[in-house]
Amino acid sequence: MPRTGRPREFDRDQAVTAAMLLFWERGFEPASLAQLRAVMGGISPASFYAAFESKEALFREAVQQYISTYGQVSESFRDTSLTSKAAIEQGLRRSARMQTENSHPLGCLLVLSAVNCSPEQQQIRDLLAKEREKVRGWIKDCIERAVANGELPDSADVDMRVTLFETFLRGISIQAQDGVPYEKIDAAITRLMSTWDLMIAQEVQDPMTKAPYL
Amino acid sequence: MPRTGRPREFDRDQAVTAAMLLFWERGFEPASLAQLRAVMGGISPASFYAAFESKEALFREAVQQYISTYGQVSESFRDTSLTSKAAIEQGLRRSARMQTENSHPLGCLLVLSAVNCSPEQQQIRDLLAKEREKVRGWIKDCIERAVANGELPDSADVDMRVTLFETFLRGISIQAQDGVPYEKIDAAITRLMSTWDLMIAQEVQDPMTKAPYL
DNA sequence: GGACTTCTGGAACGACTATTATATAATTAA
DNA sequence: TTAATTATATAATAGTCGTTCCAGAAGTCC
Repeated sequence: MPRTGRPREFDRDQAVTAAMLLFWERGFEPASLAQLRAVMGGISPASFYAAFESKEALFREAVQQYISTYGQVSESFRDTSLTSKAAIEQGLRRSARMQTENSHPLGCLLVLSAVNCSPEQQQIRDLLAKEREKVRGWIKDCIERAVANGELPDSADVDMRVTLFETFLRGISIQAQDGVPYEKIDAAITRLMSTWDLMIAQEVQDPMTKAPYL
Repeated sequence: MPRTGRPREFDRDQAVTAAMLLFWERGFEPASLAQLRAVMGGISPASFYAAFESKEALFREAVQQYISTYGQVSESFRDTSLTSKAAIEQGLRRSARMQTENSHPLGCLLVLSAVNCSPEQQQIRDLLAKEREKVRGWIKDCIERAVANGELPDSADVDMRVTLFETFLRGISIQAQDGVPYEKIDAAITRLMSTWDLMIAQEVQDPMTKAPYL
């Protein structure tokens, strides 16, 4: 907060929120500076660069804004007051519901906003990949906790389970963007969670049952 | 094929293939015409527009090229010589293997190449959404066939099963792009397929077991 | 040998991209 | 009141975007 000088004429936080929604809807590169400035209150280029270092810096702020609001649904994955199974289930359901709400862009900003990116903006991709990796870590911690406290047997294949739930979670973003309603995804989650208690013997797969690739 | 006039100096099919790979790697918009022309054999703008109507028309050709080659893995979903379960399983495994191969860009072109798209190119998005919808239709047909021939009971929730497998399938694209290796996804598929034979009673979920959203 | 057709390289198009320069307005501190 | 500081509007920067124009080259047809 500057103590001296001409005061800013627009609400900085509000501007970041507006920018976050545009980044969410269009992605990093297709959200042009002119469009961003427009939704941020029609501010001038000079005002923009006085308040934000660059488009990339604004994006980083927007990502943090997303994480601290809509992205909070992922916190369920590390809610240790729940059983591991309940934490995973709640994380999936809350993610699905948030991503299919029509009060904001569909899908997850962390998954969708830099899929199509020039190699020059690899840093943007890395930034989001890092955040997705965090979520994967929480899911992994959650399942490891289940093994540690006996909720799952020692023989449980942790990595396989993490990949199973994470892959489905990522798929929700694509499905949400394609207009699949919450109810459908919710029902699929119920089915997916039924794998949790399957006999451990089934985790040791029979190679003969696997279909070959081409 | 023109019978008269100066002959084309580059291989059109080869050019489409090169363009397809660039679209696959970068997406529709980030793949610039200059870069496309470069990988297409260093052809000039005039040569490009003489052979192709526009960037969009080239993309449509590239999509068809993808479908008729790499995209053939999805044909497993409508292979009626297999049981429905085997068809779904093989479709998932082949998709996962193809999308994680390092001899070409990662993930599925139909899922990833127009995620970040300006509203002006909605037609591009629609084109790909239509192709994804086709795959969903094949999965649905496959499961309906299972019900029709007694492989699954009449009470099986077809829509739920379709969404379950489709959401996982979409997630594979994101996971592949994030560098998750085939083996991990393959193991998760084995687990996912184990839901196939679950007791039908479990499909009628108890609302009390569902976690609320926030 | 024209006439006709198609493809070629190269220059140019207007519209956009993110960013910066310049000058002025509005505030606080001394 | 003056200096220092920060935000503002406006204009301009260099670069890229997809696309088009133009003159010439390289073929086929008569």
